[in-house]
Amino acid sequence: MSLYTISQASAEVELTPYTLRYYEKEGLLPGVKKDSAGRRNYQSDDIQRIGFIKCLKGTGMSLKQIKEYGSLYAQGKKKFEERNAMLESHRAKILLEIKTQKKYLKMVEAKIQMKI
Amino acid sequence: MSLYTISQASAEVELTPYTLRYYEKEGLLPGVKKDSAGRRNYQSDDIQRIGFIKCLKGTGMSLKQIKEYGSLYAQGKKKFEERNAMLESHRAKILLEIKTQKKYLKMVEAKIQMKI
DNA sequence: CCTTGACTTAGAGTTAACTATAACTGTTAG
DNA sequence: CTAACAGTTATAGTTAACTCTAAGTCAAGG
Repeated sequence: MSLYTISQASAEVELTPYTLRYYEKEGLLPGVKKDSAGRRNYQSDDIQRIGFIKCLKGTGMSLKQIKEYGSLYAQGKKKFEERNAMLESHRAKILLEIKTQKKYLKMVEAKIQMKI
Repeated sequence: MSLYTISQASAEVELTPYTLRYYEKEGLLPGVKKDSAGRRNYQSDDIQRIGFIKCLKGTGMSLKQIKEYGSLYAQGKKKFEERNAMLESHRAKILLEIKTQKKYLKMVEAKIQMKI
């Protein structure tokens, strides 16, 4: 399918319609097409974008920063450096986060082993 | 050192004094001793507890659940099973989260490699 | 003695990210 | 033709987790 109503898109990306509209209002998802009656028609491209938004958000990037990234992206290769720098630094953050999670995992496991 | 003022404890655990008082008010950190003037005196035991709170919180447990865990802990071996079940299920959640983070890491790296 | 500074409490304010409501509109099935 | 339905907007409300303010207390140094 290449066109999705808001409820279909919602099911596809596992975000509520409220959240999808909210993201759009906040400028995270510009350029979503609408039909003659003003209803959103998400295209597979939009679904991809939402997928990446979920990835960034799921790794702790704020909506504000995601919006910033999207705006750099929209400005094409002119902003390529800046945009990639953002991703690189986010990559480092994720690596650190995984490390921290592993440390915390060990702490929890130690507590489990402790017994009483 | 075995006794800490709130500002020393704050420095030690990297949480603001506001947050430390807030955690206590919310029941996450019961039994913090006070001196004759009513000022908190954190003991190394308290510092340990805060460390574990940070671990649970850092792995996505809500303060409400952390409080629940603490209350089970306070009830001793009577609640050992329940408490350990909680940690076990949290452990599973952390493992899943690490997996997700790794997936997202790959997505970000792919985007970086993409160039333009 | 008095000022300074670190603490106390109760309660108000903030922020991010939703989540819901109300009033309305266009589409579709009977 | 009309009722139900799925969408729309603008705006209000919610929640978690802080974060700050105001008013006050206590102890220690000059």
